[in-house]
Amino acid sequence: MRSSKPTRSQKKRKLKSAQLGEVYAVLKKSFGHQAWWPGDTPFEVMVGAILTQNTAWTNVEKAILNLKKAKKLSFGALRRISKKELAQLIRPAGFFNLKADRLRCFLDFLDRECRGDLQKLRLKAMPDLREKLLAVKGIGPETADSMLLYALGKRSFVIDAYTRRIFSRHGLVPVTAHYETWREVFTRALPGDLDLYNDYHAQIVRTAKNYCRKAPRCESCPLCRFF
DNA sequence: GCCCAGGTGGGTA
DNA sequence: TACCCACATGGG
Repeated sequence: MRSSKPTRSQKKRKLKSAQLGEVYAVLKKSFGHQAWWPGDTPFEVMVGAILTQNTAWTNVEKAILNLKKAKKLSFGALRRISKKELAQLIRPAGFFNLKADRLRCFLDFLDRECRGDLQKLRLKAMPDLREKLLAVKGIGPETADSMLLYALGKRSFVIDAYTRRIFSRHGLVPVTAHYETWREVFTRALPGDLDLYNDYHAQIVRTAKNYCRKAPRCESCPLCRFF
């Protein structure tokens, strides 16, 4: 059967925030524990978080590979190259001029906060650290939360386009609601630990890529039971 | 050729 | 505050 939008009857039931734990259990059972963000080091994760803004991950991989081949995927190396050279290396990730500027603002931030030592950055307390990241030009809430969760080990739930798509279709929160509204819904409902936040977002990505696509495949989706 | 992809900041009403 | 738009490449 061709992929289709949720049917009228499927739209009837609205997911409640109290069910978010149950949703996670279903996804984990379907996909297994993901424990995830593609990246070998915290620095690579943070760079990837900027490069993936509104961009397919496959394109980000090409940019990361370019940086690795050129031996520029470190704080010190990136500090030393020009904006032009950086932009060319990350070209496959799209918006390369914009992202080169954003990466350089991020490097300035690292220099100011911890001299590029992510172990030191990790020691800084929340929510102060989140506020500092959000003050960096080019780092919005999703990028900040991805960095906090996947690179710095902070319990900060990530809301992305996938999260909004899946859970707005299930009637949890309107898709147009503000980022912080979405984040509060998940944070209040999930008093879980770091690993839960990490894996939950990974499960969301898996679900959206496989089932809750632009044209949804509800028939085979593990979450169809919640409609 | 067209659509889409793990956002963000600046401009305008 | 709430939209609208620019920013760009690569895969399906």
